[in-house]
Amino acid sequence: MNLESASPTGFEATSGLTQKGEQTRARILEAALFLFMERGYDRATMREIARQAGVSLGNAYYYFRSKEHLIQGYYAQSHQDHLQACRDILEHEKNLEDRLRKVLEAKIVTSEPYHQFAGALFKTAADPSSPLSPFSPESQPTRSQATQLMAQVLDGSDVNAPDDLAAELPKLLWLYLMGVILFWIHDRSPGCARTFLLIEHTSRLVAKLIRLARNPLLRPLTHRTLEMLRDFQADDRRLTDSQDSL
Amino acid sequence: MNLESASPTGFEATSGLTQKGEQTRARILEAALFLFMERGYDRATMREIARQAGVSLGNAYYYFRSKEHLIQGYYAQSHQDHLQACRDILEHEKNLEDRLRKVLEAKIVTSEPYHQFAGALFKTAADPSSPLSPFSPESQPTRSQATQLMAQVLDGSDVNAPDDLAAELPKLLWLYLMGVILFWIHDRSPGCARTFLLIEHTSRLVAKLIRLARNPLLRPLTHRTLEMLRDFQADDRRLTDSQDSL
DNA sequence: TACGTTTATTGAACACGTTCAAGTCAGCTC
DNA sequence: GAGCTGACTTGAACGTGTTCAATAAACGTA
Repeated sequence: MNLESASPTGFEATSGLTQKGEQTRARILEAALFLFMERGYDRATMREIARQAGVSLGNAYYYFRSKEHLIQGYYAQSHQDHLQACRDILEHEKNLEDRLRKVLEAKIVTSEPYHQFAGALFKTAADPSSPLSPFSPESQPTRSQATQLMAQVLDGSDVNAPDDLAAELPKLLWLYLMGVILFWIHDRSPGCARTFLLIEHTSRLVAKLIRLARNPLLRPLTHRTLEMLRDFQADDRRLTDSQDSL
Repeated sequence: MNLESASPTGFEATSGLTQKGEQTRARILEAALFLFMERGYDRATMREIARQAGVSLGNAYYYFRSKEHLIQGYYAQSHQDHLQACRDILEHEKNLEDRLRKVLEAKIVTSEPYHQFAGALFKTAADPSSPLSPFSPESQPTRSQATQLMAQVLDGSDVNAPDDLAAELPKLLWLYLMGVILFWIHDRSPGCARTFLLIEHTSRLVAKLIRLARNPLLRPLTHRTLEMLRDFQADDRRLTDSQDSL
């Protein structure tokens, strides 16, 4: 029918729905959040979500391709929250260390409500064939938004990285962010204190490395690393342009 | 019975089984491998595995806690294969870059048969609460074996890292290995060529960084990083020593 | 051998995610 | 209004992983 095309991730689309349809969809999503929060992802069943939303079981599948796609709805929301929060940060902060740290901290803060079922989400997202994987084609829009954010972190800062490095850094910083999130998912410390500790330490480290990149001693290393990255991306395009689309 | 000491991960143990029990267990494992290979992890059902093994459905669950634990059986095997393969490498190779690269390559080579369902395994392993997670207490034996391996890679090499760094490096290299495996899981290129490319590039990079660690310019950076790591581990012990055992 | 205990085995039953053919409803054209 | 079309809704049915109470087999002990 409608579906696909448009909409950041391709399946949480609201386009092509009746007004009534949108309402139903929202009710289901709301019920899902409520139950996920109340008893965790695994113990919230589709039947219960449907019942709570006042619709039939099959109807939930009319709006969401699977149970996992229900999570994606919230994930997209938290992503928007993060982008919003970063606008203020990037406007007022100039120091690279602080920009980086605060952007990462904001990510954790805005993701906090989902921490308890982040494990369940990740369980699916980790599967390379899942559309929820951060590396999947379906996540490409979200991914490029995130790398653009990292580009802004660099651009408005007091550091001027060498051109060749600057071209690749946003992607690298996004990867760094993914690593932090991986840590956060496993973090069971109260208030995720350890994740914040990690951010405090590593953001400084990363910023320092970027500043050092111009240093002659490190230049060959940087150069070689960048060459490798470009290699990989060329290879990537070659592979994805061929028939093997998924 | 036999089996190397106490079974790496603690739940695929053969200990406490009758001779007949071991045979049954082996038959189930064999049938599972066959069907996983033939039609992939998802399409191989427990009923079919049981039938192929000539046992009842319930019986399979007597020997394996879940379908995923069936995979773990093979993974443990590949771990032993890797350790074996590394013995030769570490005996004949002295150059750090080569030692590191070859050990990593051996890991990929020995894991190759499991690549197609590595995604499925990882789906569970990614969940922090799963015993299959590489960070879980249950995996501790395997983990420490792997870090010991990394210590050997360093010890027998032509590089002498500063003491404070040398103390932490094995763990860091293990983490690096985990990263490579994460990449491998997502690698869909023929023969996992991209993973080998990654290893070739990054192993050189990592080795170069270790060599550079003595340099005065990087010394403060190294120092600060190590301090951070020690902080984290102290914090870790503090948290795990308390009541929160899982 | 007889008995009790542990180990091994069974298959029915359960709960869940997912599918689907069949229905209902809303808006449109004639 | 009658009829058509397509969005929406339903719940039974399917296939799956997993559990469990019951049974059988093996083993030790008197």
